[in-house]
Amino acid sequence: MILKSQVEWALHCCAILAGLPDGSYLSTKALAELHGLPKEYLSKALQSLSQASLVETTLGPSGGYRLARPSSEISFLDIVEAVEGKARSFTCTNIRENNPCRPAGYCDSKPCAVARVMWEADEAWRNTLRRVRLSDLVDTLSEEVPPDIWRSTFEWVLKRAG
Amino acid sequence: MILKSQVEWALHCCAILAGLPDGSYLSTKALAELHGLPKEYLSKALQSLSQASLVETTLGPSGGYRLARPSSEISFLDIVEAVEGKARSFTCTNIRENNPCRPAGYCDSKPCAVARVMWEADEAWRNTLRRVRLSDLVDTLSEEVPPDIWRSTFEWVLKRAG
DNA sequence: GAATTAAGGATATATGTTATCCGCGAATGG
DNA sequence: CCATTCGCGGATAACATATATCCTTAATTC
Ligand code: FES
Ligand code: FES
Repeated sequence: MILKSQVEWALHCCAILAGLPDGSYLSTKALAELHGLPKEYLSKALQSLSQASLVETTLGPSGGYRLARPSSEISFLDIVEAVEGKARSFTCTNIRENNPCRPAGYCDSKPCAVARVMWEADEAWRNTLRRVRLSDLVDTLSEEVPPDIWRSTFEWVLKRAG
Repeated sequence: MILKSQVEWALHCCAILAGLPDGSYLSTKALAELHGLPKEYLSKALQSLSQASLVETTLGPSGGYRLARPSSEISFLDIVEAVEGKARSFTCTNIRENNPCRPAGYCDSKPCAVARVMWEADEAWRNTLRRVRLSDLVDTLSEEVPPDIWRSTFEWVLKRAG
Protein backbone atom coordinates (compact mmCIF):
# COMPACT_ATOMS: atom_id res chain seq x y z
CA MET A 1 0.00 0.00 0.00
CA ILE A 2 1.73 3.11 -1.20
CA LEU A 3 0.45 6.58 -2.01
CA LYS A 4 1.30 8.12 -5.35
CA SER A 5 4.06 10.68 -5.40
CA GLN A 6 1.46 13.03 -6.84
CA VAL A 7 0.13 13.40 -3.30
CA GLU A 8 3.38 15.00 -2.17
CA TRP A 9 3.38 17.19 -5.27
CA ALA A 10 -0.21 18.35 -4.85
CA LEU A 11 0.24 19.23 -1.18
CA HIS A 12 3.36 21.27 -1.84
CA CYS A 13 1.75 23.03 -4.80
CA CYS A 14 -1.30 23.93 -2.73
CA ALA A 15 0.96 25.33 -0.02
CA ILE A 16 2.49 27.62 -2.63
CA LEU A 17 -0.87 28.61 -4.10
CA ALA A 18 -2.05 29.47 -0.58
CA GLY A 19 0.63 32.13 -0.43
CA LEU A 20 -0.37 33.87 -3.66
CA PRO A 21 -1.94 37.31 -3.51
CA ASP A 22 -5.68 37.38 -4.18
CA GLY A 23 -6.62 37.13 -7.80
CA SER A 24 -3.30 35.97 -9.21
CA TYR A 25 -2.56 32.66 -10.85
CA LEU A 26 0.51 30.44 -11.00
CA SER A 27 1.23 28.18 -13.95
CA THR A 28 2.12 24.50 -14.07
CA LYS A 29 5.46 25.50 -15.53
CA ALA A 30 6.35 27.60 -12.48
CA LEU A 31 5.17 24.96 -10.01
CA ALA A 32 7.12 22.27 -11.83
CA GLU A 33 10.32 24.32 -11.86
CA LEU A 34 9.95 25.27 -8.22
CA HIS A 35 9.69 21.65 -7.14
CA GLY A 36 11.85 20.02 -9.80
CA LEU A 37 9.01 17.96 -11.20
CA PRO A 38 8.07 16.78 -14.70
CA LYS A 39 5.76 19.51 -15.97
CA GLU A 40 3.49 17.30 -18.07
CA TYR A 41 2.87 14.79 -15.34
CA LEU A 42 2.48 17.36 -12.59
CA SER A 43 -0.20 18.81 -14.82
CA LYS A 44 -2.24 15.64 -14.28
CA ALA A 45 -2.16 16.12 -10.54
CA LEU A 46 -3.24 19.73 -10.88
CA GLN A 47 -6.06 18.65 -13.16
CA SER A 48 -7.23 16.35 -10.39
CA LEU A 49 -7.28 19.29 -8.00
CA SER A 50 -9.24 21.25 -10.57
CA GLN A 51 -11.80 18.47 -11.04
CA ALA A 52 -12.25 18.36 -7.27
CA SER A 53 -12.96 22.10 -7.33
CA LEU A 54 -10.09 22.82 -4.99
CA VAL A 55 -8.43 25.17 -7.49
CA GLU A 56 -9.60 27.45 -10.26
CA THR A 57 -7.84 27.94 -13.54
CA THR A 58 -7.56 30.50 -16.28
CA LEU A 59 -6.01 30.19 -19.71
CA GLY A 60 -3.52 32.16 -21.73
CA PRO A 61 -0.34 33.94 -20.73
CA SER A 62 -0.44 34.90 -17.04
CA GLY A 63 -2.86 32.01 -16.61
CA GLY A 64 -2.55 29.05 -14.28
CA TYR A 65 -3.98 27.95 -10.95
CA ARG A 66 -5.24 29.56 -7.76
CA LEU A 67 -7.10 28.20 -4.75
CA ALA A 68 -10.87 28.08 -5.13
CA ARG A 69 -11.42 28.62 -1.39
CA PRO A 70 -9.50 30.12 1.52
CA SER A 71 -6.72 27.82 2.68
CA SER A 72 -8.46 27.48 6.04
CA GLU A 73 -11.33 25.76 4.26
CA ILE A 74 -9.21 23.18 2.50
CA SER A 75 -8.08 20.10 4.40
CA PHE A 76 -5.26 17.68 3.75
CA LEU A 77 -7.94 15.08 3.10
CA ASP A 78 -9.46 17.23 0.35
CA ILE A 79 -6.16 17.33 -1.46
CA VAL A 80 -5.17 13.72 -0.84
CA GLU A 81 -8.56 12.42 -1.96
CA ALA A 82 -8.52 14.62 -5.06
CA VAL A 83 -5.32 12.95 -6.21
CA GLU A 84 -5.59 9.52 -4.68
CA GLY A 85 -9.31 8.92 -4.99
CA LYS A 86 -11.93 8.42 -2.31
CA ALA A 87 -11.94 4.64 -2.41
CA ARG A 88 -11.13 2.87 0.83
CA SER A 89 -7.70 1.30 1.10
CA PHE A 90 -9.16 -2.07 2.04
CA THR A 91 -11.56 -3.80 -0.31
CA CYS A 92 -13.47 -6.84 0.88
CA THR A 93 -13.85 -9.49 -1.79
CA ASN A 94 -16.28 -11.46 0.38
CA ILE A 95 -14.22 -14.58 0.66
CA ARG A 96 -16.45 -15.68 3.52
CA GLU A 97 -19.07 -16.46 0.88
CA ASN A 98 -16.85 -19.22 -0.45
CA ASN A 99 -17.10 -21.23 2.75
CA PRO A 100 -18.35 -24.63 1.60
CA CYS A 101 -20.30 -25.02 4.85
CA ARG A 102 -22.60 -22.15 3.99
CA PRO A 103 -26.15 -22.90 3.00
CA ALA A 104 -26.64 -21.89 -0.64
CA GLY A 105 -28.17 -18.45 -0.96
CA TYR A 106 -27.40 -17.43 2.60
CA CYS A 107 -27.19 -13.68 2.88
CA ASP A 108 -25.08 -11.81 5.45
CA SER A 109 -26.79 -9.14 7.49
CA LYS A 110 -23.62 -7.15 8.17
CA PRO A 111 -20.34 -6.48 6.41
CA CYS A 112 -17.62 -8.87 7.54
CA ALA A 113 -16.05 -8.12 10.93
CA VAL A 114 -12.62 -8.18 9.33
CA ALA A 115 -13.60 -5.50 6.83
CA ARG A 116 -15.20 -3.36 9.53
CA VAL A 117 -11.94 -3.19 11.47
CA MET A 118 -9.95 -2.36 8.36
CA TRP A 119 -12.44 0.35 7.44
CA GLU A 120 -12.29 1.75 10.95
CA ALA A 121 -8.52 2.11 10.56
CA ASP A 122 -9.07 3.75 7.21
CA GLU A 123 -11.42 6.23 8.85
CA ALA A 124 -8.84 7.01 11.53
CA TRP A 125 -6.38 7.82 8.75
CA ARG A 126 -8.87 10.05 6.97
CA ASN A 127 -9.91 11.78 10.18
CA THR A 128 -6.33 12.77 10.88
CA LEU A 129 -6.04 14.26 7.41
CA ARG A 130 -9.45 15.91 7.75
CA ARG A 131 -8.38 17.76 10.87
CA VAL A 132 -5.35 19.41 9.30
CA ARG A 133 -6.11 22.48 7.22
CA LEU A 134 -3.98 23.80 4.42
CA SER A 135 -3.65 27.02 6.42
CA ASP A 136 -2.16 25.00 9.29
CA LEU A 137 0.49 23.69 6.94
CA VAL A 138 1.33 27.18 5.73
CA ASP A 139 1.61 28.35 9.34
CA THR A 140 4.00 25.53 10.18
CA LEU A 141 6.10 26.07 7.07
CA SER A 142 6.38 29.81 7.66
CA GLU A 143 7.72 29.04 11.14
CA GLU A 144 10.11 26.31 10.13
CA VAL A 145 11.48 27.38 6.78
CA PRO A 146 14.34 29.84 7.28
CA PRO A 147 12.98 33.37 6.71
CA ASP A 148 15.39 34.21 3.88
CA ILE A 149 14.49 31.08 1.94
CA TRP A 150 10.80 31.65 2.60
CA ARG A 151 11.03 35.22 1.37
CA SER A 152 13.11 34.56 -1.71
CA THR A 153 10.85 31.68 -2.66
CA PHE A 154 7.81 33.93 -2.72
CA GLU A 155 9.72 36.59 -4.61
CA TRP A 156 10.55 33.89 -7.15
CA VAL A 157 6.90 32.86 -7.26
CA LEU A 158 5.51 36.39 -7.50
CA LYS A 159 7.80 37.14 -10.41
CA ARG A 160 6.04 34.32 -12.29
CA ALA A 161 2.49 34.77 -11.02
CA GLY A 162 0.00 36.39 -13.34
CA MET B 1 -3.41 3.43 -2.31
CA ILE B 2 -4.83 -0.03 -2.07
CA LEU B 3 -4.00 -2.96 0.18
CA LYS B 4 -3.28 -6.35 -1.34
CA SER B 5 -6.06 -8.88 -1.26
CA GLN B 6 -3.61 -11.07 0.66
CA VAL B 7 -4.41 -8.95 3.70
CA GLU B 8 -8.01 -10.13 3.68
CA TRP B 9 -6.84 -13.69 3.13
CA ALA B 10 -4.29 -13.62 5.96
CA LEU B 11 -6.73 -12.17 8.46
CA HIS B 12 -9.38 -14.76 7.69
CA CYS B 13 -6.85 -17.59 7.80
CA CYS B 14 -5.57 -16.42 11.18
CA ALA B 15 -9.13 -16.31 12.48
CA ILE B 16 -9.49 -19.97 11.53
CA LEU B 17 -6.12 -20.94 12.98
CA ALA B 18 -7.15 -19.24 16.22
CA GLY B 19 -9.98 -21.75 16.55
CA LEU B 20 -7.80 -24.84 16.18
CA PRO B 21 -7.23 -27.09 19.17
CA ASP B 22 -3.79 -26.81 20.75
CA GLY B 23 -1.07 -28.62 18.89
CA SER B 24 -2.88 -29.25 15.64
CA TYR B 25 -2.01 -27.83 12.24
CA LEU B 26 -4.05 -26.82 9.21
CA SER B 27 -2.69 -27.02 5.69
CA THR B 28 -2.64 -24.42 2.93
CA LYS B 29 -4.86 -26.71 0.92
CA ALA B 30 -7.59 -26.67 3.56
CA LEU B 31 -7.38 -22.92 4.07
CA ALA B 32 -7.53 -22.32 0.33
CA GLU B 33 -10.57 -24.56 -0.11
CA LEU B 34 -12.35 -23.02 2.85
CA HIS B 35 -11.99 -19.51 1.44
CA GLY B 36 -12.09 -20.29 -2.27
CA LEU B 37 -8.59 -18.99 -2.89
CA PRO B 38 -5.75 -20.04 -5.23
CA LYS B 39 -3.71 -22.45 -3.15
CA GLU B 40 -0.29 -21.57 -4.58
CA TYR B 41 -0.70 -17.86 -4.13
CA LEU B 42 -2.31 -18.08 -0.70
CA SER B 43 0.80 -20.02 0.22
CA LYS B 44 2.82 -16.82 -0.32
CA ALA B 45 0.70 -14.95 2.19
CA LEU B 46 1.08 -17.74 4.73
CA GLN B 47 4.83 -17.74 4.16
CA SER B 48 4.81 -14.05 5.05
CA LEU B 49 3.04 -14.86 8.30
CA SER B 50 5.63 -17.53 8.95
CA GLN B 51 8.54 -15.18 8.30
CA ALA B 52 6.99 -12.73 10.74
CA SER B 53 6.88 -15.50 13.35
CA LEU B 54 3.13 -15.22 13.71
CA VAL B 55 2.60 -18.85 12.77
CA GLU B 56 4.56 -22.06 13.10
CA THR B 57 4.70 -24.79 10.52
CA THR B 58 5.39 -28.43 10.26
CA LEU B 59 5.95 -30.57 7.20
CA GLY B 60 4.57 -33.79 5.87
CA PRO B 61 1.06 -35.24 5.91
CA SER B 62 -0.96 -33.73 8.75
CA GLY B 63 1.38 -30.75 8.55
CA GLY B 64 0.46 -27.13 7.99
CA TYR B 65 0.13 -23.98 10.06
CA ARG B 66 -0.78 -23.03 13.60
CA LEU B 67 -0.52 -19.80 15.56
CA ALA B 68 2.83 -19.20 17.21
CA ARG B 69 1.25 -17.23 20.07
CA PRO B 70 -2.16 -17.01 21.75
CA SER B 71 -4.61 -15.07 19.60
CA SER B 72 -4.86 -12.44 22.33
CA GLU B 73 -1.21 -11.60 21.70
CA ILE B 74 -1.55 -11.12 17.95
CA SER B 75 -2.87 -7.82 16.65
CA PHE B 76 -4.40 -6.90 13.33
CA LEU B 77 -1.33 -4.78 12.76
CA ASP B 78 0.95 -7.78 13.20
CA ILE B 79 -0.89 -9.62 10.45
CA VAL B 80 -1.32 -6.66 8.13
CA GLU B 81 2.33 -5.68 8.41
CA ALA B 82 3.47 -9.24 7.88
CA VAL B 83 1.73 -9.30 4.51
CA GLU B 84 1.82 -5.67 3.48
CA GLY B 85 5.20 -4.68 4.84
CA LYS B 86 6.10 -2.15 7.50
CA ALA B 87 6.90 0.71 5.15
CA ARG B 88 4.89 3.87 5.62
CA SER B 89 2.21 4.55 3.05
CA PHE B 90 3.58 8.02 2.32
CA THR B 91 7.14 8.37 1.10
CA CYS B 92 8.71 11.80 0.97
CA THR B 93 10.94 12.32 -2.04
CA ASN B 94 12.23 15.61 -0.68
CA ILE B 95 10.98 17.80 -3.47
CA ARG B 96 11.56 20.81 -1.25
CA GLU B 97 15.26 20.32 -1.94
CA ASN B 98 14.67 21.21 -5.57
CA ASN B 99 13.61 24.75 -4.71
CA PRO B 100 15.92 26.93 -6.83
CA CYS B 101 15.92 29.58 -4.10
CA ARG B 102 17.72 27.28 -1.69
CA PRO B 103 21.33 27.95 -0.91
CA ALA B 104 23.43 25.07 -2.23
CA GLY B 105 24.19 22.52 0.46
CA TYR B 106 21.50 23.74 2.83
CA CYS B 107 20.45 20.96 5.15
CA ASP B 108 17.01 20.68 6.75
CA SER B 109 16.86 20.19 10.47
CA LYS B 110 13.46 18.47 10.45
CA PRO B 111 11.51 16.25 8.10
CA CYS B 112 9.13 18.26 5.92
CA ALA B 113 5.92 19.43 7.59
CA VAL B 114 3.90 17.83 4.81
CA ALA B 115 5.48 14.44 5.44
CA ARG B 116 5.00 14.74 9.19
CA VAL B 117 1.25 15.16 8.77
CA MET B 118 1.04 12.24 6.37
CA TRP B 119 3.05 10.07 8.76
CA GLU B 120 0.83 11.10 11.64
CA ALA B 121 -2.18 9.85 9.67
CA ASP B 122 -0.30 6.65 8.93
CA GLU B 123 0.32 6.21 12.65
CA ALA B 124 -3.38 6.74 13.39
CA TRP B 125 -4.14 3.94 10.94
CA ARG B 126 -1.59 1.63 12.51
CA ASN B 127 -2.71 2.45 16.03
CA THR B 128 -6.25 1.42 15.20
CA LEU B 129 -4.98 -1.89 13.88
CA ARG B 130 -2.65 -2.30 16.84
CA ARG B 131 -5.52 -2.03 19.29
CA VAL B 132 -7.54 -4.86 17.78
CA ARG B 133 -6.44 -8.32 18.76
CA LEU B 134 -7.02 -11.48 16.79
CA SER B 135 -8.95 -12.80 19.78
CA ASP B 136 -11.30 -9.80 19.51
CA LEU B 137 -12.02 -10.75 15.93
CA VAL B 138 -12.77 -14.33 16.88
CA ASP B 139 -15.12 -13.10 19.62
CA THR B 140 -16.98 -10.89 17.18
CA LEU B 141 -17.22 -13.60 14.56
CA SER B 142 -18.49 -16.18 17.04
CA GLU B 143 -21.25 -13.76 17.97
CA GLU B 144 -22.20 -12.71 14.47
CA VAL B 145 -21.79 -15.85 12.40
CA PRO B 146 -24.92 -18.01 12.72
CA PRO B 147 -24.19 -20.81 15.21
CA ASP B 148 -24.91 -23.64 12.78
CA ILE B 149 -22.53 -22.23 10.17
CA TRP B 150 -19.92 -21.53 12.81
CA ARG B 151 -20.16 -25.08 14.13
CA SER B 152 -20.17 -26.85 10.78
CA THR B 153 -17.22 -24.76 9.64
CA PHE B 154 -15.11 -25.93 12.53
CA GLU B 155 -16.24 -29.50 12.01
CA TRP B 156 -15.08 -29.10 8.42
CA VAL B 157 -11.78 -27.68 9.63
CA LEU B 158 -11.19 -30.27 12.34
CA LYS B 159 -11.74 -33.06 9.86
CA ARG B 160 -8.74 -31.70 7.92
CA ALA B 161 -6.53 -30.58 10.80
CA GLY B 162 -3.57 -32.76 11.70
C1' DG C 1 -2.03 37.02 -35.41
C1' DA C 2 1.53 34.95 -32.32
C1' DA C 3 2.46 33.18 -27.94
C1' DT C 4 0.90 31.00 -23.76
C1' DT C 5 -1.99 28.34 -21.03
C1' DA C 6 -5.12 24.32 -19.06
C1' DA C 7 -7.48 20.20 -20.51
C1' DG C 8 -7.67 15.79 -22.13
C1' DG C 9 -6.50 11.79 -25.16
C1' DA C 10 -3.03 8.49 -26.73
C1' DT C 11 0.91 6.10 -25.82
C1' DA C 12 5.15 4.18 -23.69
C1' DT C 13 7.79 2.52 -19.67
C1' DA C 14 8.44 0.93 -14.96
C1' DT C 15 6.80 -1.10 -11.04
C1' DG C 16 3.74 -3.89 -8.28
C1' DT C 17 0.11 -7.32 -7.76
C1' DT C 18 -1.82 -11.66 -8.80
C1' DA C 19 -1.07 -16.20 -10.19
C1' DT C 20 1.09 -20.57 -11.64
C1' DC C 21 4.72 -23.95 -11.86
C1' DC C 22 8.70 -26.41 -10.38
C1' DG C 23 12.20 -28.54 -7.41
C1' DC C 24 13.99 -29.10 -2.76
C1' DG C 25 14.10 -31.07 1.77
C1' DA C 26 11.42 -32.54 5.78
C1' DA C 27 7.88 -35.35 7.92
C1' DT C 28 4.36 -39.06 7.89
C1' DG C 29 2.47 -43.58 7.35
C1' DG C 30 2.80 -48.00 5.45
C1' DC D 1 12.78 -48.16 2.72
C1' DC D 2 9.22 -45.81 -0.10
C1' DA D 3 5.43 -43.13 -1.75
C1' DT D 4 2.87 -39.37 -0.35
C1' DT D 5 2.09 -35.04 1.73
C1' DC D 6 3.70 -30.94 3.19
C1' DG D 7 6.14 -25.89 3.60
C1' DC D 8 9.52 -23.18 1.30
C1' DG D 9 11.76 -20.53 -2.21
C1' DG D 10 12.90 -19.40 -7.04
C1' DA D 11 11.41 -18.49 -11.74
C1' DT D 12 8.13 -16.89 -14.68
C1' DA D 13 4.03 -14.88 -16.80
C1' DA D 14 -0.34 -12.06 -16.90
C1' DC D 15 -2.34 -8.12 -15.50
C1' DA D 16 -3.04 -3.63 -13.32
C1' DT D 17 -1.37 0.68 -11.78
C1' DA D 18 1.92 4.50 -11.49
C1' DT D 19 4.93 7.37 -13.89
C1' DA D 20 6.04 9.98 -17.82
C1' DT D 21 5.86 12.06 -22.49
C1' DC D 22 3.65 13.77 -26.57
C1' DC D 23 0.02 15.91 -29.17
C1' DT D 24 -4.28 18.37 -30.22
C1' DT D 25 -7.80 21.64 -28.94
C1' DA D 26 -9.76 25.75 -27.21
C1' DA D 27 -9.36 29.82 -24.44
C1' DT D 28 -6.82 33.97 -23.21
C1' DT D 29 -3.34 37.65 -23.48
C1' DC D 30 -0.69 41.10 -25.74
S1 FES E 1 -15.10 -11.53 3.68
FE1 FES E 1 -14.03 -9.77 3.09
S2 FES E 1 -13.12 -9.12 4.93
FE2 FES E 1 -14.23 -10.87 5.55
S1 FES F 1 9.54 17.50 0.64
FE1 FES F 1 8.60 15.54 0.81
S2 FES F 1 6.77 16.00 1.84
FE2 FES F 1 7.71 17.98 1.71
